[in-house]
Amino acid sequence: MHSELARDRLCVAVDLLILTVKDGQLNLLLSRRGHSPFSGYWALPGRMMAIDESAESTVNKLLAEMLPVRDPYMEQLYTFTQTERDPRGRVVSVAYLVIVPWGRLKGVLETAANGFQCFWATLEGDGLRLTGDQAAILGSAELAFDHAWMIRTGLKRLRNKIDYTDIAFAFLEDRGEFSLSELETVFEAVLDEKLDSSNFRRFILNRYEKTGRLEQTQQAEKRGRGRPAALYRLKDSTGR
Amino acid sequence: MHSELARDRLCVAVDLLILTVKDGQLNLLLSRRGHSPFSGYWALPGRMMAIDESAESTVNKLLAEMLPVRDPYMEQLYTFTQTERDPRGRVVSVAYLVIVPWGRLKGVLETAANGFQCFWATLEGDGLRLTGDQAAILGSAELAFDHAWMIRTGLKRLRNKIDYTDIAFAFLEDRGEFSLSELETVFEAVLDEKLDSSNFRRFILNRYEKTGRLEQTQQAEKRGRGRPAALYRLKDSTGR
DNA sequence: CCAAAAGTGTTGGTCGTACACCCATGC
DNA sequence: GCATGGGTGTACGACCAACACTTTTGG
Repeated sequence: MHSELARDRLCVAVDLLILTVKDGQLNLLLSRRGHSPFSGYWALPGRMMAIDESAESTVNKLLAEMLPVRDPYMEQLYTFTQTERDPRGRVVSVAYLVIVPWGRLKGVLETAANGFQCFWATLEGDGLRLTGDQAAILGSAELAFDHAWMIRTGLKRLRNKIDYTDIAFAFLEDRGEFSLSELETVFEAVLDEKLDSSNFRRFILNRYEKTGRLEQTQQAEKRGRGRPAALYRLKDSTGR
Repeated sequence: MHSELARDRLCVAVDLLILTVKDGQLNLLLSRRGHSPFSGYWALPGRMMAIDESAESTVNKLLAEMLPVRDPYMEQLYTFTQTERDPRGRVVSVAYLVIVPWGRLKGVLETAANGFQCFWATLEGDGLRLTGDQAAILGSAELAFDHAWMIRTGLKRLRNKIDYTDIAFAFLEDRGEFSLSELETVFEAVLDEKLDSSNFRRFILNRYEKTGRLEQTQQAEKRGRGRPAALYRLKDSTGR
């Protein structure tokens, strides 16, 4: 992409934490770097910001090149400004959190879209697990730049915000129907702990149904085994 | 300061929301701009980031020029990247929240330290009130750049964080003793609402005393009229 | 000068809500 | 086996009341 950076100039980049929940686990999109610096390391997808762009438009441009999703949830995470964070020169990076529903991505996951060699890594404790022919467990040492720090920062933010914002709904099919169990799965994947279904149900219904933002669409659609779940839909879901 | 900006270059600046609690009210430090653009408007103190500085060191440099405080609490707030935010050229601004204890600043408030014409503005609802010979009430229209937006963003963040972090203690004299009423005053100033003293006391004592982070130093020091208050001290106060 | 009033700090109670943990029932 | 609902106990905030200790006021 950008082969050389002028050393006397300051650049601004955006880096993306693209997250989804897949098979009950939180996944993060990583790309393998094919050139210096950090060749062979894993990195968050990123891109330099052009002088006539805002960070948001840069993020949108990058997303459009990578993923077949329209308008995913995104929020600015943090800006990283350590002087030595990029050996090529002075690069300030604005990190963004992006959440995409897994349902929209099936099949597209391991394709190297437009030259990006991207793979989903499963978050496991402090590390990241890659499966398939790239199978490996990645620690901070395998990640380029300060991206391990970005990931930690993003996870903290996500785990913190999930229980006082609508951010969890961004993992579900937009505008689609969902059961409370599916929503619970998202919470459990993000928080990395099992929740009490009974309390979870009360929590959600108290929080949303009384304000009219959550409406039940149909009774009992059967998916898989067990008692069919009631389906709900959220109105005005923006993730807040 | 910086007379001209090259139009083909991207610059990064830091802007500061310096907050304190004074006489039971939340106050913000503003400077009056004496040159174009936005001459005569009010603005947050700010400074361009040099190529060999991190944002944090830029903030520290600016603070050192303005205020006689050592190591105040600070946290990165948000990065503003709209392309048209500065008519001089392309400037991305990283805003920081800075909290200083009023006790350390008495007398220094209205001095134009090192050429900065700075004044404390009291936050009142959506606006800012200046007193003294600069007396005025400032709305968004009197603020330069996108600083009104920055202030709204900072207030939201502060009000949100005050009840799940230690940020309130940053308004008190560091390492000093304080009464629970003084702490309650900080909460009330930040949240802009009266709290129930009984519940507030229980909230604080439960939260801190049981973990051993809050210790009572002396019984009953008399300050003003009314029953003398017990004094406390927080160990490891960092604001988290 | 002394007693009452007013102001501030401190402690306690009740009530309703919300969650943790556990158990029961429906499909 | 999974979805749903109900109970009990605990923690906390809203709201209220009382008491402790001080300064101020007024006779």
